[in-house]
Amino acid sequence: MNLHLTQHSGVPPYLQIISQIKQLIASGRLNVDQELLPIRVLAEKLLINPNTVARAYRELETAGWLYTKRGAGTFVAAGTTAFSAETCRKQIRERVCALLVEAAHMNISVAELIKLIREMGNDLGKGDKES
Amino acid sequence: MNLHLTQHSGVPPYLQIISQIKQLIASGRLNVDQELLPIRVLAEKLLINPNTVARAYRELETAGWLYTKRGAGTFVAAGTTAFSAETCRKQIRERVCALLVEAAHMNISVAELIKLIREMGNDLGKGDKES
DNA sequence: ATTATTGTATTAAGCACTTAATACACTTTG
DNA sequence: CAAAGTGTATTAAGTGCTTAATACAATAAT
Repeated sequence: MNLHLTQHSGVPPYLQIISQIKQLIASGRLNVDQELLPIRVLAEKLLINPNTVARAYRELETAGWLYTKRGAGTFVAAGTTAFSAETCRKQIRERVCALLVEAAHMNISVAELIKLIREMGNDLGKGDKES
Repeated sequence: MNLHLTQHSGVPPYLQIISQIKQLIASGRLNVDQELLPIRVLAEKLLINPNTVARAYRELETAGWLYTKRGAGTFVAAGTTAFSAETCRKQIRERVCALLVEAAHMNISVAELIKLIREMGNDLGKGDKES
């Protein structure tokens, strides 16, 4: 769990935590059922208020990335989303649409985009495991 | 220019305008050098304050989608971005990374993602022209 | 049981985002 | 040159987001 907050990016800390934990999970550097740092511990490491970490954990749980056992800790959930297949498709399609629009404006072809996705998609599964 | 604001989506009007105009341009339904509706006219159509439209136009200009001739109007810019190739790659890579993470969590494979991009990428160029 | 450790809930303060009101400046048109 | 039409700039109000302070509740460890 090596999280790192960027101070002057304009991105709220709780969102930075969320996206970084998502990446850790998706890349396999955090395993299913592995326990995360307790809210207060992570908060101390990051020099922020425990509530901020709590919010990140809570939203990750709502979206199906984590589950919590009160009094025991917070853990990585099995890889299933909390949303319906239909909702997922809709969300993904919206993201892809926006991506295509931006890529087109940057003179990045669909072919290049696909190449990039292939590369990065392969890398995702290759993260080093950590305790 | 058929823009449509969704009221209760939580997305600010100026952002809705921005993304819709980007799509219109990327899909070719708005042509290079074509004049957009004047700020006040679009504002009246959408029942919002002219400043809100002005903000959308301004940000689109900053990002290289539009150009303005003061006193004359606002127009679709040629298809080049306002950012360096390096900055573009970085932005695209970040978007792709986030997309891959979400897709993985939704049990959408890289192959499916690529298929989706191919389909939607083809559709993008096929928008009907409008006056 | 008791204590320590974990997450949860409530409230409020600060701050930034978003929109609106209004006045200004530049171009085009006649 | 005058008038109408265009984008621009400044300021302020409202609202929601974000974080923090603090107290609560459930579980684990002993």
